[in-house]
Amino acid sequence: MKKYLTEKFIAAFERLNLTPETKLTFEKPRVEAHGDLTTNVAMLMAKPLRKNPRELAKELVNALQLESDLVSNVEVAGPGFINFRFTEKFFNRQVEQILREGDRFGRTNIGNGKKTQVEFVSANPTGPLSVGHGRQAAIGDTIANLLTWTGHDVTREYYYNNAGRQMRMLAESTYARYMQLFDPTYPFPEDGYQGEYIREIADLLKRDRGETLRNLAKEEALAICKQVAEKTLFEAIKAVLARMGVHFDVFYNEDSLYTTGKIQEVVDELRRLGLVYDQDGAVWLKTTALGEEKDRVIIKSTGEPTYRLPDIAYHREKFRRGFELIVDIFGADHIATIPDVLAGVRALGYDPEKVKVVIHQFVTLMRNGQQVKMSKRAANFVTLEELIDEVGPDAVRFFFLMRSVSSHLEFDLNLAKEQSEKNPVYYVQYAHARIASILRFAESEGVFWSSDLHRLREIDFSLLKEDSEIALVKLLLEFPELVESACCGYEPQRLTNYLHDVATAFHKFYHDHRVVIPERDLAQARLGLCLAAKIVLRNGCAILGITAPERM
RNA sequence: GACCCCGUAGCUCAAUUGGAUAGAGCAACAGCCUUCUAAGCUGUAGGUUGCGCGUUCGAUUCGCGCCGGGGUCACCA
Repeated sequence: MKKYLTEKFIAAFERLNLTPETKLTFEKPRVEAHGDLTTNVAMLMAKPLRKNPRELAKELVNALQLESDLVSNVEVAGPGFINFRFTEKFFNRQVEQILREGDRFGRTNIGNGKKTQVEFVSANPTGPLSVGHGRQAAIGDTIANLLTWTGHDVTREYYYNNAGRQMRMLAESTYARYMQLFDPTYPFPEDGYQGEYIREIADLLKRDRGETLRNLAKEEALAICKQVAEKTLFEAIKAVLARMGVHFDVFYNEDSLYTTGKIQEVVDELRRLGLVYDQDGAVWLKTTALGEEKDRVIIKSTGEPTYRLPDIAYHREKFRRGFELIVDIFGADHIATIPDVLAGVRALGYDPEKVKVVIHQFVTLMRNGQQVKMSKRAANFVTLEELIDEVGPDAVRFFFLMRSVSSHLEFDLNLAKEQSEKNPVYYVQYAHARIASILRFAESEGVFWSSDLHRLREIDFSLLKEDSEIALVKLLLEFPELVESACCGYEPQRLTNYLHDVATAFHKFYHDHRVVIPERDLAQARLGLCLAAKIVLRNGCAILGITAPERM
């Protein structure tokens, strides 16, 4: 549609001897009465040419030479918009294209095979995933899907740290709980992990190893505690993610950056660049020389690095591994760490523009209109697993994706569980199931063939003329472009909104017109439209990572 | 104090990335099932887009300044 008009405009510019420096864009007007597509190019060109925008628009329209069987109306409107309305034929002949492309409809190749990494979740194995991690998992996985659909070569990566203070505390906590099984007065570390899951791991240790840990030296026992706790927690994390349909290609261990000398390399190189100095027993990065407010410590006086150093080394490895686009999904609490890492990357000679950081805001759970209070310290927070148990994986993913990532998300547990049209997940899925039901019925009546693409050309889609038919067709045709823009802006909520619109358009069509009717030709055209809608809903759900049920 | 996100219908949020008359869903009210799934559809009502300047043909969108909510500013991650 846009391509067609673009070609016509370029020809028109030549005829008028114009060489426009402004961009030629078309968009769908908000108001239906303004046509199917509109362009503001006359308004943009008018100023440098010192012409009246409406006059210029009229000249352009006269030079366009459009086919009248494809474009039914062209008009100059408002301050100089040029509005186009296409014929039913123009739209209808593209329905067949949707059916032919099927599972591939909506895929584009703007990514051109670009090697892309999406890093998300990246929680250390010190406890169960929270609902916040769940939002991140849904966002990251869906962005990865969107990138795949737009032709990027995507790697999903989970970065974790199984060394350091947090893991030491995990081991201490587990050890203490284990010892308490034999001696209830055994002291628990002051800022240990309070959660019930630590006791469960301790129980596991006792079951598998009996009292053997008590007889070991503490350091030795701690090593076992750490190993068992880490393994148990990681398995739990992966299992929960799997329930959400999230699978990673790479689990990248921070510790490997030390063992392979990558950390030392970064320090040496930054030092050679004169960006590192020693003070108060610590090693500092001269972030002020890189445009930051203050210098930052990268190695503490204890000899332990701060998170910045491995993060910089890790991002350097991302570049070295050949990624041309690096997408980091972080929670809002990590926002302050980003400038340091990007500054480090730039100092090491890599282009920080290739790193796209998606920051998402927090989640609050609402139950019966009340906020569910959560405290990680008291360990009375709702875990992601509990949330999935309560509302199901589809609702979890859809709800996490409904809002723009930069907005706080209010998760209404009552609504998510409700099996009615109020619940947007069911609303969208129901449209899909309803279509499936119609197709089954049609097949049982012998009206349709569900899997014979060769017979497509027998369908006369020009029979689709009713308002709600055409409205649905137009909306379906927007799908590929919508996938692109949702991808480019890293805005999954555009897709959930769009699918809701598609469902609405379908339900309205269903309500207005019966599909399986005696007029065989029209019945087949409508069934073709149903199938096209089903394809868009199914493909959209696939990107969102939710199921598209055949019956409900 | 500095920086980041948010502020849109009573509530939760959209808004084609600067477009024409700001839209959905809840909640409220009034209707629609001998029919392919009523988990659906239709209608009514609801607004000075937090406030004020500015940029321009045009601002919910961009810039500046206020006000309000959340977050971050470690030799924690």
